[in-house]
Amino acid sequence: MTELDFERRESMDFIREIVARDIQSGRYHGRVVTRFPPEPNGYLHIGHAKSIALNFGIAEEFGGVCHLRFDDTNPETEDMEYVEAIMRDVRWLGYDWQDKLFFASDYYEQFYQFAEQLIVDGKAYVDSLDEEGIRQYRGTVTEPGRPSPYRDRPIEENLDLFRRMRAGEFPDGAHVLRAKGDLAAANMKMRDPVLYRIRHATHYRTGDDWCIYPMYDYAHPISDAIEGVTHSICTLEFENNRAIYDWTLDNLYEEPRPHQYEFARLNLDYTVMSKRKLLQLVEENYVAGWDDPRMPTIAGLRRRGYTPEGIRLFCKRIGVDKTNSRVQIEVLENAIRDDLNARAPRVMAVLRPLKVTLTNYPADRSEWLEADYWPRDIDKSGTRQVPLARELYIERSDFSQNPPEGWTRLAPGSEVRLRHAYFIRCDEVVTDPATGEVVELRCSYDPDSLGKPSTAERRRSTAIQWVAANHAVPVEVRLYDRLFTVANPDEVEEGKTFKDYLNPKSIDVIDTALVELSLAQAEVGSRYQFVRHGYFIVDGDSTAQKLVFNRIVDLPDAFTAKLAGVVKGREARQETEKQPSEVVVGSISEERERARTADVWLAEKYASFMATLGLTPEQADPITGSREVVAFFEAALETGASARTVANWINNEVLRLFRDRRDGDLPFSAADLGELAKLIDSGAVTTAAAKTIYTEMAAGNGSPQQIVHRLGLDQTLSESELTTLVQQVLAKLPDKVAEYRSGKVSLLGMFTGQVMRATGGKADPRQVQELLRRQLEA
RNA sequence: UGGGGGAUAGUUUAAUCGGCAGAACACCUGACUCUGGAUCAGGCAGUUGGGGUUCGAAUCCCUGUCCCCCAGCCA
Repeated sequence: MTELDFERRESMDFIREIVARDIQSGRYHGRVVTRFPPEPNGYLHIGHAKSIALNFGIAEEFGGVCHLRFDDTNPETEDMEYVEAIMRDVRWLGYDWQDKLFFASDYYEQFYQFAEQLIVDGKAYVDSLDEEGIRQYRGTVTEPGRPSPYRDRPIEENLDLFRRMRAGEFPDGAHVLRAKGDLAAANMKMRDPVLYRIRHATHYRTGDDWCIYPMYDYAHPISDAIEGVTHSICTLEFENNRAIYDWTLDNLYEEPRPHQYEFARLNLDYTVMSKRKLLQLVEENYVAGWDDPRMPTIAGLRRRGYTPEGIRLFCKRIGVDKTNSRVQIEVLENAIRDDLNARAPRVMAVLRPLKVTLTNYPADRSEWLEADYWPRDIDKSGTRQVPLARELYIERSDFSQNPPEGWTRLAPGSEVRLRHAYFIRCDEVVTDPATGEVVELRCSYDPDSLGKPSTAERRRSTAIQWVAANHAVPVEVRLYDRLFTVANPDEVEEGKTFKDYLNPKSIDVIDTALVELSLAQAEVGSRYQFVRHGYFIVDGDSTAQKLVFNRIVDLPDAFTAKLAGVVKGREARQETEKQPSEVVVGSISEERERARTADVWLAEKYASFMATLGLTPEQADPITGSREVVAFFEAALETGASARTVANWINNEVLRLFRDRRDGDLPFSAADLGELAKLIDSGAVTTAAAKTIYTEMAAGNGSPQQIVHRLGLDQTLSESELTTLVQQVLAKLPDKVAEYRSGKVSLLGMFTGQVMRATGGKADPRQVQELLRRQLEA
């Protein structure tokens, strides 16, 4: 069992809910097939990890499979190098596509045949407008497009032209194949989307076999359908494209066919996530390559020392939703720490050494001390020997000439514990006379303090790390920090680019660092915790002469953070003053206002409903937006129901039916609504029961009277029957009753709900609450 | 500006039919500690504004505001 298994998903995200529902309903006969469809034109980054975890995760959880498909429909940017890098990264993250490795380029012939079919069906045509022309004819978001002069070419001519496009008779850009969509569509994507373009380019897999290439919007849905994908999950910016997705498959496939769902892509603070920008950082040498440990690429994170398990844990913690969001970098770092905490052995390293001489330790002596690799709270064991001698090094920052309040490290005249070893006392501070810099500490050690806990007399000290001078291993340590100085580098000031916000201190190379002897033969890729510093990994740049360590992530340091007064993680936060909200009186719709201006009859109704029926403007407005609704309202009143009740029900419930109905009539008549209102007015049914009745009416299940009779809503419960129900409900929830009695009175609503449900809505909630209070306070 | 999507603690998210606003990260207190780490205990903090329906609204109705996406022969 891994750590991941312990973090149980207590609720499903909306996509998993859809998958679960489709399994339940048998839509795909229980099959679940997802896919991760990268284009091989760049390296994968942490944002892709979210998508990979989603797609492969769903497949695993629901007993399905996830395909790895390269969406390679653009010969000009794609390359085998990327294919290999992507496969390596997905595998490294711990996912397995089994034998389901696919390439859209393998479907080229099929795409082509389908395209001919669309032409023959009169659903696609060859357009000979140039790029600029197409743009012109497409219109804008507010103006409809116009048909291209080539839109009505005969089918035979389209077919001929399209075949000659394939045969290579035309130069790039001469013609395109377009879908016959809807030039007036509000969704710009549907204004005759391009399906094929001519590109005389060599494709990294198909070579020069083709000179026409399909567009994403056309190739993607067909690829999904060919592979039998059930749930095609992509990011939010493709929401508009779903219309083409559906258009394509509705024309070429039968249900059950794949369907597309969209979720919000990941944004992380202090980094960028667009392939274009990452490519720029690499090509313009702002970083050392795709796998620079500062990069948010999977390759970069791997080199940095992040673990697949840590990244997966992160993905689980951030969840999946449709809200655009920016995740704080701490969430990622914390997931990595949580993973590393249990798997990285603790060792000692001194990054900025300060020499210490133990004046009472014989110069010719040395000893080997046993040191645990793991702290008490980690359920692992193992030790190594560390050498101690007269001269050693400690961390410069573990000594202070003028210690601040609360200092538990070394200071003149005071003691500190050397981790795994003795207490030492600082007797003398040697400084460089020229600079005043501390160059050496002369200390005495307490030979009796080995393995003994600090006593009451001996003040509590930090156990600091150290290395013996004669056995210290010099290494290079690379400390990494955030790549950018601002949380959102995509948001730039006038005249600047994201590159103006690069953090000049994103890497700090320390070549004076010393590590303990046990690390002398450390292997590339092994991870350690340098006690009190952070987690580190041996980098591939290491040589036989010198090891190189990357800092994966540091350790929180509450003391230093507090001293510095830095409030970590929210230093940029401003106290945003809440604007006093404008008080808007009333809420009259402009649209209906216009309708009444245009139609005096409506305006008169509006006025008279207020004057003679006593409706408020807010009640009168929604029912006087169209003659149809007015007529419905007046017809309902003829039953003798009160205007107020009918108006409220129309406003809150019936208007939705008018809006949503597909065709023809409402499922009930105005007279039915009037009858319902009368039942409410007379107190014959409770409002709770009225809701039930209305729901039945809306479902077309008869008149109010019939429904009341059928459901027995006219029967009333005696007080003693109700009391019994109340007691039963309370008896089932003893914990909640106790909570209520100890002050959590908001539980009354929950109790009420329970009782109301038990009565099937027949009870009066006010009476229920009265009885509940009596019982609860008894 | 037309269309599409979105808004719940500082952040990411949960809340079944309208019925307990819950968690994680961050932050603050304390305990413990041979890591100022980890762990444990406690705390601060929220439904985008206004109005309505209801015994009861994050959820339903009306009306504002803000954010994102779409006018590539990229994906």
